[in-house]
Amino acid sequence: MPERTIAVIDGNSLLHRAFHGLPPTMTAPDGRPTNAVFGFMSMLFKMVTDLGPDGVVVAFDRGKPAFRTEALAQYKIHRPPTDPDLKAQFPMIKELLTALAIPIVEAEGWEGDDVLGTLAARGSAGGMRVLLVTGDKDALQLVDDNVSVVSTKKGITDIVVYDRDAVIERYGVAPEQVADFLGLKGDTSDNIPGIPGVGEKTAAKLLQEHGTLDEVLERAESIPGKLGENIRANKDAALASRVVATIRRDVPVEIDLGAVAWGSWDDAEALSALSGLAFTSLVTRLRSMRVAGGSATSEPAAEPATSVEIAVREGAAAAEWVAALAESRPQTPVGLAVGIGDEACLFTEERSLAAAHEGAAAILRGDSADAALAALISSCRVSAGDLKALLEGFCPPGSMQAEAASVADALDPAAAFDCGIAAYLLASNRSDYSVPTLAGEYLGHTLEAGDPVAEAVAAADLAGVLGPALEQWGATRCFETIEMPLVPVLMRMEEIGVGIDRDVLAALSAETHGQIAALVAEIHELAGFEFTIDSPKQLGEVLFDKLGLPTQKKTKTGYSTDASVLAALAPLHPIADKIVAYRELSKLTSTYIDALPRLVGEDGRLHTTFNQTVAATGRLSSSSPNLQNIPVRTELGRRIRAAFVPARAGDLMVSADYSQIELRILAHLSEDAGLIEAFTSGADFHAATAARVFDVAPEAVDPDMRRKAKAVNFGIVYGISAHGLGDSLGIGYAEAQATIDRYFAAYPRVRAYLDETIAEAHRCGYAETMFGRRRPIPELASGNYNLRSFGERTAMNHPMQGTAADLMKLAMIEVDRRLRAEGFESRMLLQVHDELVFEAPPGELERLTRMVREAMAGVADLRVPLDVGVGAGTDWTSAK
DNA sequence: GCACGCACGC
DNA sequence: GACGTACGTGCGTGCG
Repeated sequence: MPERTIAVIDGNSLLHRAFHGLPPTMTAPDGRPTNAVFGFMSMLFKMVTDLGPDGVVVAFDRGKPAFRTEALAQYKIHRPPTDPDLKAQFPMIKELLTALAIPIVEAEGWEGDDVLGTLAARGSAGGMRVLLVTGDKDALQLVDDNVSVVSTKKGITDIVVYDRDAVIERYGVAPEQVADFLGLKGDTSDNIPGIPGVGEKTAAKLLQEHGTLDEVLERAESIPGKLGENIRANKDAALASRVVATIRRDVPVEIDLGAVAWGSWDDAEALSALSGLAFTSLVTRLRSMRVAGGSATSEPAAEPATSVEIAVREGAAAAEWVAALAESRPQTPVGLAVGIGDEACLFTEERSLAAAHEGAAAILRGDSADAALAALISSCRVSAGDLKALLEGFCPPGSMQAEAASVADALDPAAAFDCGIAAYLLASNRSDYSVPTLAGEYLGHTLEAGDPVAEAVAAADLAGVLGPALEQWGATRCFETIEMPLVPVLMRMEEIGVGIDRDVLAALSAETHGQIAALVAEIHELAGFEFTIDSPKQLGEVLFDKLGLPTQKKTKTGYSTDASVLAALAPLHPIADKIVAYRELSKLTSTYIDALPRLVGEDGRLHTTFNQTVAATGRLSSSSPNLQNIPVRTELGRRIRAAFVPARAGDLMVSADYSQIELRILAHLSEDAGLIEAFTSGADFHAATAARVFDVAPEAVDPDMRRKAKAVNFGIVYGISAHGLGDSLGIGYAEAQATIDRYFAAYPRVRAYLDETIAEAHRCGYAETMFGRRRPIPELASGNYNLRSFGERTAMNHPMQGTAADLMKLAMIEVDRRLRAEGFESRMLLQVHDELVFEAPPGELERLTRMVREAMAGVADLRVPLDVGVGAGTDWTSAK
């Protein structure tokens, strides 16, 4: 028989906090203010959800005991009268508590604290655990092995639990010293004087030194200075203050704590009381708790219409995750909603949690929740706003790796519905895929911010709306064969992480900080004075005002100092090159060399987050940290990459990348014979392009021709403009336009294809990939030339970049499948748009290389082959 | 806390 | 005549 836990709430304290913590705008249908009552109930529900007490009791003040005013006449005399709006809510909360069958304890002539102290002593003596819920710090003196104080932090929903250690950590004194502590420092809000000049820190220090107030007073002679003087002069005040601050534990109250049980209310009565005050979100929360509360002791019903399980787990950090999953009889679909956030709920299609809880089986806490979660998600339909984030919330990186993997393994993409991803496929150009926003747009609901119950309900509803919308939009295939199957693949990659050699970065850091210091000195010397080089504003003043260098281009706020400007200034003044060097060093140092080691987890590895709904083209993005922009271009960049190493000594880093995948897709889509030939001839692709564009024999292509051809190829992929090409090649607009014309003359079907793509996009308002991933392009309808041109470049670019993203995602799904099916020890770690990074035991290298090549190249059958380059080495640099 | 300029990747 | 090569993430400054 587990220990019983009883929560005893200081009703006055909690109602006061709620009243002052919430805006006074909330009212019942009849106009009475309800903010304090609502806040009180929210805190109560939160506390019950988080801490799961078996019973709850609420104590209210009934005056103040004579012994305190006798000891200290001024005790609490300056308290302003209670706000009438708050006063009116006392009867309301008492009615509500009665409707919830929560006992109310009051003792005439005693304060709430004393009732708390009495019940704590009684519960503790009866072998129970007692949670004292109050904002009053005096109550910390009641903490012992069986008694904890639960206090609200900032806001009204954050709660903090003080056990003995937490009291010591926070105040520097033990619970049994708290009364002495208050006697010394006093309490202005209660008008308790204490010793003048003694605050929290001094009081704690004195008690750490002397143990008790009595000892402090006895040894007052030996305490030097003003402090000792004050103590000697105020002994009586300190003793009186302690009397007042001491909580009594012998108040005559009549209640049998053993009989108090949470959840013993009458449903109809409780719901009508909450509904009567228009607390709709609390109604939903009450229902979900009813299930949880009722399930702890009840037996599962035989052959339930619906079985429900709840998994609860305390998060590693501040967040606490709760998920609920519901399952119907086989073949009967039910809406399944999973909430993310501080708490969550469960939910069935028929909206009837009363029915659901009949079959409730268990509350699972702690470690077993992971296994339960894995079991549940493998057999349930799951809908959520962001499934990957939700499931990872249960299994943060580094914790319980086996269970985390099993959660990803258990997730059946065919039975899962991620609302964010669905909405992303319907319109990838939006920035907000949160459930409240989607609910507003697709369901016409306004959700209360941060209400996980409502969000989970909405997630289930959204699945019902977004599913058919995907169908109508032609995006079901993309959703079912690409995006959802990718979710567990990304989960595994994020969980595994990538190894970092911190020694390599530490050595680099020492080196670059020295070089930066030297460059700073040189730059200041050249400028003639010190300034903040990192500030473009100050740098601009130095370059253009002080040194009189010619301005190049403007930004919104002043003159540009970017790399192209500095390149133009380089022949005119030596400071320009120094600044370029400084920028590279400080950028790489602050963003990578010094930042990455701080992000390494307890497992010594870096765990990124792959975002599936950010890039409008369908690409993934990576953040916290972004591992898709690790430097590679410069020597220093390559040395940073060299810090990315396998987890296990002796293993290899393996990099596999698609070569020219976007242009190969263009060759396929345009069916241009010349472009196809350029890829199938086996010659250097850019050189082959140069030969065609400049109409010379392949062997006559010089490096400058190849450079130009490469720039045009690059421009084609990104939606070319003559100005952009001119800039990148350092040639004029006319020459750039002429080069583009020659390119299109060499590949006539490419021009035709791109023209058709733009025309089609103008007709439909969107562009799409080979796999039906559509991107709306509202800019095409703009009257603004620039906006419209942007839209046209987007229309050209999307099918290439988006299809490349589709192919890479399909390849990742296949590679992941084969890694597991074929018993590889090798693991896929990162994706960088056209590159996959693995770590592998040397013995598997050959087999892995063959498999990855097959999977990546074989993902689609195009008119040109998909070329995959694979390399291996001891680190990421040497793997390429 | 936010906007901006700048710079890294593909 | 302008605009400026797609898509991202993150750092430091400066303002409020």
